[in-house]
Amino acid sequence: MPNPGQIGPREREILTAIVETYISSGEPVGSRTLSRLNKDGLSPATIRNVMADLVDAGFLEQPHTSAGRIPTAQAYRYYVDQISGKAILSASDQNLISENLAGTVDLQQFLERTSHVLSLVSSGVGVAIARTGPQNALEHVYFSRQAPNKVLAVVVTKSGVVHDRIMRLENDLSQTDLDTAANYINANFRGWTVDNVKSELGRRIEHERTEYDRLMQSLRELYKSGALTTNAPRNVFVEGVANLVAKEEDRERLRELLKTLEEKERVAELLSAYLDTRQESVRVVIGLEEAVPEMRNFVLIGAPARVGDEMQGSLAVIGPTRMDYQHTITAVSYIAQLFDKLLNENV
Amino acid sequence: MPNPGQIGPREREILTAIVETYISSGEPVGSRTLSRLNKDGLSPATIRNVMADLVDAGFLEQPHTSAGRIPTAQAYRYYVDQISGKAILSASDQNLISENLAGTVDLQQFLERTSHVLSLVSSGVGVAIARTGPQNALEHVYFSRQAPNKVLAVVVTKSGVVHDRIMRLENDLSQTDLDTAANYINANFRGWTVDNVKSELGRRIEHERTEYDRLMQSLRELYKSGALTTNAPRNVFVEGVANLVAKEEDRERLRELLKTLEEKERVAELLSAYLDTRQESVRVVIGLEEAVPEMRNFVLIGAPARVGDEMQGSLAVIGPTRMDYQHTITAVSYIAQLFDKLLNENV
DNA sequence: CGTTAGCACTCGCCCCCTCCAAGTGCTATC
DNA sequence: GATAGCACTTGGAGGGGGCGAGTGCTAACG
Repeated sequence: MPNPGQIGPREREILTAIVETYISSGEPVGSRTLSRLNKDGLSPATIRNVMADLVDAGFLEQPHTSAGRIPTAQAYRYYVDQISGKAILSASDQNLISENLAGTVDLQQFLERTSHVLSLVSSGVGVAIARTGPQNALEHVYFSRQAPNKVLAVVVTKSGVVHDRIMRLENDLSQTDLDTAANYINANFRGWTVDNVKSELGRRIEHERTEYDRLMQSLRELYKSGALTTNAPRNVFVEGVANLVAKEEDRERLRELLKTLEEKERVAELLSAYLDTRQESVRVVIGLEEAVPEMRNFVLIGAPARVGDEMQGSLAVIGPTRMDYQHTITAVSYIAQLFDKLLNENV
Repeated sequence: MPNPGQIGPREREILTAIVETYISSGEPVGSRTLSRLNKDGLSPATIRNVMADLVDAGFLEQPHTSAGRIPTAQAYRYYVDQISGKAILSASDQNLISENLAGTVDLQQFLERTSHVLSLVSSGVGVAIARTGPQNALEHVYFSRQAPNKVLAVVVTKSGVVHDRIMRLENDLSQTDLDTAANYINANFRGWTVDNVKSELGRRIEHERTEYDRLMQSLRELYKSGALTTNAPRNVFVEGVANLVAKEEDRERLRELLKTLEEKERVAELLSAYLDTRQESVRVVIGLEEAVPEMRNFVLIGAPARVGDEMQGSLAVIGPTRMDYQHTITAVSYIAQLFDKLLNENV
């Protein structure tokens, strides 16, 4: 076994055939099967020799002595690198996608439909995320007095996302006071990131010691109640978990997996751990079990969506290692472009 | 077999014991097991006689001749009617619930956490729904010009729910025009239901033929673009599907079930089909397979939340027939009260 | 007359065994 | 280097046999 990474053209061809056969059949691939399938008419014996080499090189493994071979993570990695960038979107996928995304009116709806479509075109779950944190630029705030001591705060960001929040104040404020405060914030801070607005506002409140200034008092009251604390983003959409039932044999692991996928924050972390803006477009992560043990035998195919240089969203398919990579990669790539476009339109 | 619905106290006791044993063990209950368990010390033979009667009356059935008996839907129905209203919430549940719901700031968050808690206290999935349709009373609208021909509309209803929507106009409007329009709507229609506002606005636009009236023109523009079309409610929360993996043996049916639960509209329909405001509080629906075939062996335990006489929300547990009814019913009932309170506070 | 003990009978399940198909590694041959 | 042949390995399918749990029926008992 010389250089384990280097393999010749014949080895490559056979490896590719093994991976593809295993993906479609799900059963260990034997030399006879492969010989029958391969048009070059190599005999089983020859193939066996090659297979033995590939086992040595770490691309294949045997469940047990007398069974066929199955691809290792390394083989999938190699396979994906081979095929990447080769496919074009099929017409039926194209239709499916445009049908599902037609008439999308807001970001959340886009995310929901996107995750749904992703689960449809792949055999895994679709994930779509938008970052709507306090790094977004402020467009407008608005306060409405609902009842004594109770105020509804609406924060609109440049990207068109709306955060609403009902707050309880320690001291009541009139609607006029609220309007004055909102006007002040809008006039002074439009275009700042929400985070910056918060800290600067905190600083000003601290500095201005004029206790009897009505405006400052209102602002202090609102600040204390967390008027600008944009609420936890509900912008993680996960769809298609039903697909996993057929893909994960082990009952207990299936349960764990579903549980994990229900924890939206964990899913969001997973994506942001593996996707970043420097990558060209779609990234295929094989060996997910390092981050999430119950995701053994699953891969992530994802792409970021950016505004300028910042990642403002991401989408992905989490599916079985045995999946149609070409198909899925192409679809993810295409939808990622749509996502990019949508986000950049809204700025 | 005289009156199949009527059974004596001994039969009742034995039936209850069978149901409870089956719920906890999951295996057909035999006469010997029951005799050992029953403190009254009835012999297996006696119990067998009673069991035979219960089979005739439709409460029990045998998987096969030499197996024990399992309860029918009728038996569960009877059992639930027997125990209803008997339990009080355990301290640990009480803690679990208040911990999870503490610090809830808005309706969506409440729904999300509620569905989560419901899935935790039961062995099924938790569902929480709020109706945020156009029947809600208008509190305030606000329009913000984002770009030429592009306007963000925010509609706040009395119940504290915010609808946001990005619209494209045919003809551009200035922010001043938008403010004037918003002021007009707020001044004239606060407190109306969104539906009524829409139709009345349509009427006024139609009537006022003063083409050169700037305000009317703005309103017409906004109306055409659907400014008051509150977007599809994203207020159906379903959590805890991982619980089902252990409860549904049949692989294919599990897949169907998960798929159904992902279709939020279907879940919403299911709840509204079985829950209505006239019922006292919690309702237990046995025999769900009539509405949803893949829900064979599942029950729904749900309750409506109302504002005045109208149902504005609902919550439920969808779990296996073999569940701790008393426990779950109590929890659902308790959380439903909290939900009711929350909704009525916000009016 | 309701309750109980005894008994023969029925089944599903588990375990074990065998057989078989698929595949392998090795060696000799082309 | 490629191929054919061959002995060997191994998991899985298929086929009883034994076992335990449970039943229905009948006869006896308080």
